[in-house]
Amino acid sequence: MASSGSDVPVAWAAVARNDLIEARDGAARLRNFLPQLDDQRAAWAQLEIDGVLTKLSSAMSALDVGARSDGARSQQSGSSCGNKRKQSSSRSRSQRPSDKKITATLEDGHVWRKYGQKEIQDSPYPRSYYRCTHKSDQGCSAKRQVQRCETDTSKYVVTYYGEHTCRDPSTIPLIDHAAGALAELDHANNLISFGPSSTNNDANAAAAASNGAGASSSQYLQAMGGSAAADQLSTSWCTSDDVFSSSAGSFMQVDELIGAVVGSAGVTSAAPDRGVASGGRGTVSFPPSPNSLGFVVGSLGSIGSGEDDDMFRLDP
DNA sequence: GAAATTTGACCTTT
DNA sequence: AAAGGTCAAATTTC
Repeated sequence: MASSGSDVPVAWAAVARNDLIEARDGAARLRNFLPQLDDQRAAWAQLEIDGVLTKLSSAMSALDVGARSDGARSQQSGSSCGNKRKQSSSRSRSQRPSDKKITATLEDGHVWRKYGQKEIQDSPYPRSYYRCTHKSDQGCSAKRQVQRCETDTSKYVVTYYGEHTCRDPSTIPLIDHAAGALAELDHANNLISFGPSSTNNDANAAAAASNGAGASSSQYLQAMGGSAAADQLSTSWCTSDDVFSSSAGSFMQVDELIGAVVGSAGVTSAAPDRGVASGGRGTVSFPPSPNSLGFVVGSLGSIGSGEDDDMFRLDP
């Protein structure tokens, strides 16, 4: 298992960074409409836009810091040997999520097994708990929580915990390629600033030119041949409601900001069918089982491509 | 029969 | 004590 941790979370951070940049550009475009407003509204809108830009810049900085110190992730020892309920150390309330995203599809290239569902306070939708299906045979400790997005019910909030230590032969090559290539993209994006007239797409284009891929991260992934992965990533991050700040191990809520600026910009919400759960007692299962939709091979699923537990070390 | 989901109960954390 | 996370028996589907 010991691979040298290919940093998919870092890659996702790069994608998130692109989205932030797009959000910033959107805010800048909105500013052009200010003259069409009366003075009072224009002043208010100006303040709002300035606030949005400030927050986006802050989020961008946090992402940059996090991307450089990607060791600041938490991961409990997690041997878990999973016997009795007495085991307490693996309770995930003390765990830090390794990633979180808003997505229209629950498919992420991994096969998950649902082990629980809970009604959550302050949320109209239950939360479903999944663990990697390879937990039993390979001891994979990856987990995820899925909850329907309150603001956009066609999407899901998926929070990942731990990382995959399982090795699915069909996914490994793509994971490594994607992680490596996106790491380069990440470097390229470090050139981007939040200045008033940046041409971030130029930076992306330059990066893309040197790599022979398109300007956006999703296009980049598609060029790498991972069409499913690209589709998922673009879908997942277009709305970027949350941005992971790895340095603090917490999430920065940007949804109000980006949402206000970008709105529901061009997201294809191919919401999964509320299909009948394949098992159980016929009662309604909130998120349809991803397995019932078929296993997507070769997407970016692995969070950090296995066995690199150091990625999730708790920040002291 | 194997595998997966549902769901109530149990356990830990806050 | 409340809320959240996990377990495991029951149930269903393939």
